[in-house]
Amino acid sequence: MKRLLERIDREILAAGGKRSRSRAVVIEGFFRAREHVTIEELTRSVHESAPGIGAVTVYRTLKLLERLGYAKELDFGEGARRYESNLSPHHDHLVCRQCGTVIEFEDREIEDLQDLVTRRHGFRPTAHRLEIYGFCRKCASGNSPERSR
Amino acid sequence: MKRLLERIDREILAAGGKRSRSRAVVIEGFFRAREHVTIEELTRSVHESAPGIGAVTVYRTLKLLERLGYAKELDFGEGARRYESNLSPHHDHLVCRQCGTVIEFEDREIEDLQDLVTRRHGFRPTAHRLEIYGFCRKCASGNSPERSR
DNA sequence: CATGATAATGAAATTCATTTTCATAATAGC
DNA sequence: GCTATTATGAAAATGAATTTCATTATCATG
Repeated sequence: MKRLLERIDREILAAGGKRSRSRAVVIEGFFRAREHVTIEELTRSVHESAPGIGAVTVYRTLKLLERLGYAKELDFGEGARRYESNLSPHHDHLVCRQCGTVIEFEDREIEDLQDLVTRRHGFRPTAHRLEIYGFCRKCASGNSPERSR
Repeated sequence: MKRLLERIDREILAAGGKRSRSRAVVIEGFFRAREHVTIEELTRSVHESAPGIGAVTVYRTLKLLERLGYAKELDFGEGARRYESNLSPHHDHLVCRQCGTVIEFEDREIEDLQDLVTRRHGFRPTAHRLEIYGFCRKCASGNSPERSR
């Protein structure tokens, strides 16, 4: 974690940015937070240790992390964006409609087929988003429709 | 087209709704419009023949069509939603980052694999969204970076 | 270390798509 | 035609995200 934060710090400097306490807190908070966090959730969690930090700074910091390639914007159609760290390899998401649980999965075969389809249409692919919505085992069984998020 | 509009009309009545001139205009406009239309685009096009119709009615009518299963909401991350008619069979989208061209495709194999993955994680799938972003042939060749939308 | 240049901050204001509210108008069923 | 109910459109409200701006912090120097 420390190494990571230092590396990001160096990249920001190299890009003409400056160090800042608030931003450091947000960045560390982001990597400690649960995956698929909203700005609002992250702001609240950051406020526990540093109540002075404005939500705007959280917005800005996540945009910055995205530009640097450390974060990825997600949109599960909930109205507010979510962000996930971009340290682990590419994956897609399985979202439970009932309890909100998100499972990450990776399927080489699907990826390859996507690439094929894309090229077949003369496109040069740059990114894709695949989200599958449904009901997780617990919620599908109809008994305990929990709401975890 | 006429048959379709009548059918929708009957369904609305059956669901306790009433006929309305404005709504009929919006519905017909929607099915005549280009695929993947935004509310704003559709409102503008509807205004050409019926300037009195408010954007709110367009919003409401598309929500209604969605509930009845005749329209599908899309989100290509542009800020505003798009809607497409849900008459043709399921398909996914290939979106050009440069000119905005959208190509629809369908790949049985990808669908099947998605289903497999989903069930492997104990989920009961209900829907999915797959969008592939990239550059279309024209834009990828770097020469004519058009902006069609 | 003082200083000037520049970047970062946070609060408030703004934007923009969408939704809600509400008074009025239209429609269906009797 | 009457009456109950639904639909409409304008305006207001909402809510996430962005911009503005005056202030503060940080950096690179001399």
